[in-house]
Amino acid sequence: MSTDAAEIPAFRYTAELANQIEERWQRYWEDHGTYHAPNPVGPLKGDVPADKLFVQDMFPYPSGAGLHVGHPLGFIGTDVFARYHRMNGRNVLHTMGFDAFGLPAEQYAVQTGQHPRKTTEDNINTYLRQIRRLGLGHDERRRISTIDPEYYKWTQWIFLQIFNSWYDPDARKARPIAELISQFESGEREVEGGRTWSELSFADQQRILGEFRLAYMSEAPVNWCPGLGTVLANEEVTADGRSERGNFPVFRKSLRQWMMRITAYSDRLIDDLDRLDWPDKVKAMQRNWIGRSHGARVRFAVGDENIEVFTTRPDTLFGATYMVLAPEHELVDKIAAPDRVADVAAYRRAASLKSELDRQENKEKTGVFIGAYATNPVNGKEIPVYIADYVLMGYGTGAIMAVPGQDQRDWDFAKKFDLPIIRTVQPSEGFEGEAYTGDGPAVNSGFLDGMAIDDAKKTMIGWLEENGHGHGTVQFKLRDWLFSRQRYWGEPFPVVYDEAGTAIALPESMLPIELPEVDDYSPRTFDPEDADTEPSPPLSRATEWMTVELDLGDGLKTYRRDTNTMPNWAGSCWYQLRYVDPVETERFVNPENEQYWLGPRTAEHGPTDPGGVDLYIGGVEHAVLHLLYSRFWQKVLFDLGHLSGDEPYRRLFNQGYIQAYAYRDPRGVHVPADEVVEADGKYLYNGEEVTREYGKMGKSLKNVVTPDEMCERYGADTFRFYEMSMGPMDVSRPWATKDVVGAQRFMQRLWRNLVEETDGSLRVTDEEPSVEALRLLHKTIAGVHDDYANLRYNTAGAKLIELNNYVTKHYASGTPRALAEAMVLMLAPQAPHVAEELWSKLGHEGSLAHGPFPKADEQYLVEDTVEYPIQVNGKVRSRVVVSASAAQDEIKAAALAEEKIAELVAGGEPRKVIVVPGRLVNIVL
RNA sequence: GCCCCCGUAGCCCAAUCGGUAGAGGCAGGUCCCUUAAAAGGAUCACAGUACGGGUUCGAAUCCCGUCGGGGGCACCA
Repeated sequence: MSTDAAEIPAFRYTAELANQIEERWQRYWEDHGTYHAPNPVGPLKGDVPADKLFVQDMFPYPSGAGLHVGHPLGFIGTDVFARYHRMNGRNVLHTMGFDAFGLPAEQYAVQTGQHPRKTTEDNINTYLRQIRRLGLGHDERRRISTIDPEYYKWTQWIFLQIFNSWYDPDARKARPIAELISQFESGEREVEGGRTWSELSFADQQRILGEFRLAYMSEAPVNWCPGLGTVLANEEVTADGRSERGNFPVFRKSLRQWMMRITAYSDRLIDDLDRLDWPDKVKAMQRNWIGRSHGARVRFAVGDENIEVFTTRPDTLFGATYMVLAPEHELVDKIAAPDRVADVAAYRRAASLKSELDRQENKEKTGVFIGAYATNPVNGKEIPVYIADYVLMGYGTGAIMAVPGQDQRDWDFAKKFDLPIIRTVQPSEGFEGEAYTGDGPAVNSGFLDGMAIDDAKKTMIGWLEENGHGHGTVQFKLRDWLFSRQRYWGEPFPVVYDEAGTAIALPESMLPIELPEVDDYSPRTFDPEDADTEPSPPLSRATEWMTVELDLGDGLKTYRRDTNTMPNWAGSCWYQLRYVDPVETERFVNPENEQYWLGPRTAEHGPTDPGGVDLYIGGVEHAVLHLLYSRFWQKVLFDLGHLSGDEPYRRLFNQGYIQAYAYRDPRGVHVPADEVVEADGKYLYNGEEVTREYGKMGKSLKNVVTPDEMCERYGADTFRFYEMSMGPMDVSRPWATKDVVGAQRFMQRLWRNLVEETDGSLRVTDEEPSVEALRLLHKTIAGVHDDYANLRYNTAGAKLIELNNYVTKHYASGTPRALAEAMVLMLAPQAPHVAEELWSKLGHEGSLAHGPFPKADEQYLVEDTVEYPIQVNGKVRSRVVVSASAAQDEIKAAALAEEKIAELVAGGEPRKVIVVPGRLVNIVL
């Protein structure tokens, strides 16, 4: 094989040349602030067009492994979109920051003793180097990092806003806590126990306010994960009761922790989904997670006590033949019969030892009768009361009325314990199942008999309310958000505790509360299976930091700091707001800038537009974590008057994943994927057959391909073009390095059509393109416009290849300037460096980043003649060319007159002739 | 178990309203260029849309069923 470099023309678009061009233009963009987007006011003030666009990526966590080719898919996708709109004259905000608090840096710190800040900042620098090489058009002035004290100062500030507010259910919004205090002071709102507000001790006042605050401390059963040494939010625990991170067992443990009252927003979080341009899938997941059900609360008397239940089927009340309480239900001790106490205690103990996993896996019904009877309010019947672990304390009231006739779980339990079953809905004809959950007329139900379920529900709720046995209500699955973590690498809470243990918010002037230096970053972790352990956060060992003398208005006193930190969702809850005003020091965001970039625009988006980022791209894995928390914070800040819109993300788009093949040898060990060869449908590594599997890219799978490798071998533009050409943005697809050459060939052909490879001179002529060429050009422009605007980059790329192939074929001696310039401009969003280079070679000063993007000329989009396929009974039999302006009758006549068709029709009269203008003619015989 | 999405050439993917199944790329065949190879150019072939029914003048597209793949939820009353 010859390696004689002289054989490669000096100006061929090789990876080497591409890299030179890319390096040069990246420097040019930086030097010229090409992607700086001006703000209306403040430090980044500039001339702002009214037409703006805010495009955002889900910002990355800078892991030590760096990027693989899968990561930039979304980053390039947003960049193409941003570039397309920037070239069309819009003021485009596109940047990228880092979600940099989190577990891996802390774990790495524990292993190596290196400060997590150092690890994280090193990783950020690696990421920055990698994304710079991709030529992403970011406004680098707007980069933020959640670990920067100037950033988390405002995270803490927002925490204080939430802490200092309460939810007014009448106004359906958050209000400052001061307004609640004045209600208590004035007597407008009654203080518990009938006392006056001023009589109460400070601690009592705070305890009462804590029941209203949107951020509050609570002693409650939380998800304790000994293996991680921290507690977790419900959203971070998998369905089988394990930690999403690390896959350790999670136990319920009662601890005093910070909570966020996200449940106050349940209705709005569901209802406002209707106003968002989001994938239905994500909306469905959020609805499901919030879990709103309509039903009734019903009280059943047990002696002097009442058991209150929640049911979605009040219509089945006549069929309630027993009741079940959750084992932990507080009424159990009060109403259990003395001779049942021992059995009850034994069952409760057994239930508490069951892990979540046991409960999931073993759905065999268990329970124990507690020796009490309740009165069914609708018919006065005495029904037995059980405890059973299929009833959960955490949902509804922790108690149910059991209706075995219409609920399979109750049916199973009733069969096992030999309890009566009464059907109250007539099953449909031929029904052979057990519990019947379908619709049908009510039976055995007194005044409800004959009614359909919906009517029966309404009637029963009316009856309950009239007779004081209950009321209609709405129930949610969503729980309040557990907001404390026993970790070092997170935002400290901006509060201190006095001697009585009352939490006191620190004044804004003391922010940020910075993380102290500690010797040991690790939380104490435990045997993952040991539920009887207590969290011990790293900050509790920073004894000097923990105790602090402050004057908070009533003299110098000693306070204790909070040794927990915020979960790493905190920083990502509001970063879109900081992108808008990254260096503003007086406020977290200037309202004028917020209004401009994120405010509702009803003229453009319709009367219910909530505002928010114009396009937010990221993976679907954050559907109920980040995206729910972020919406919640936005709504609180909106209610408090800090923001103009009540949703953070107007449009959401989930990109697919780039996946990869991995190979294992017969021992099951992964072998390097790039050294595996395919032969006769088998996969061989060093001559040995290996098995192929499809999935993620990862170091341990030995199948990682990095963007750096691709930039070196092909250049960033080729890599970008290839990634965008692999398929639609939202589809997952396998990575195939061997296919990248296709993108490279296209780039080389386009380059060669414009540049003489031997001497670098321009191969562009002033020749006027043919009408045929102009038709194709303008068709391409129109199509590419449409494709870019709708994130169909793969088809945009295909259209450019098609146009370039046409040029190659018809203008071998030189490309007409009109074609060359349009091609370069249309290529620019996907391959910006080479487009800039060609644009300047074509004699243009400066950058094409701000346009012009070509416009399609209507006159070339209309054809003079149309070729109609002629179908006979739905099968194409012939074609005919007709003037584009021909009327339907003329088209029909032309079709029937066509030789082959006339033969087929053979003088007979067709039953029907369908003419679809511009499409085809179908003749039905 | 329940809900949602997806099945188009060997592979990745196109196909506005139901209207000629093919835009583009990879891999493959033939030819040109070349001492040869690479690169390049020209050109060709390949599926009838997972399967079975239905609606329609006409179905990849709409409806029903089956199979296969992916995802979400899961004792939530």
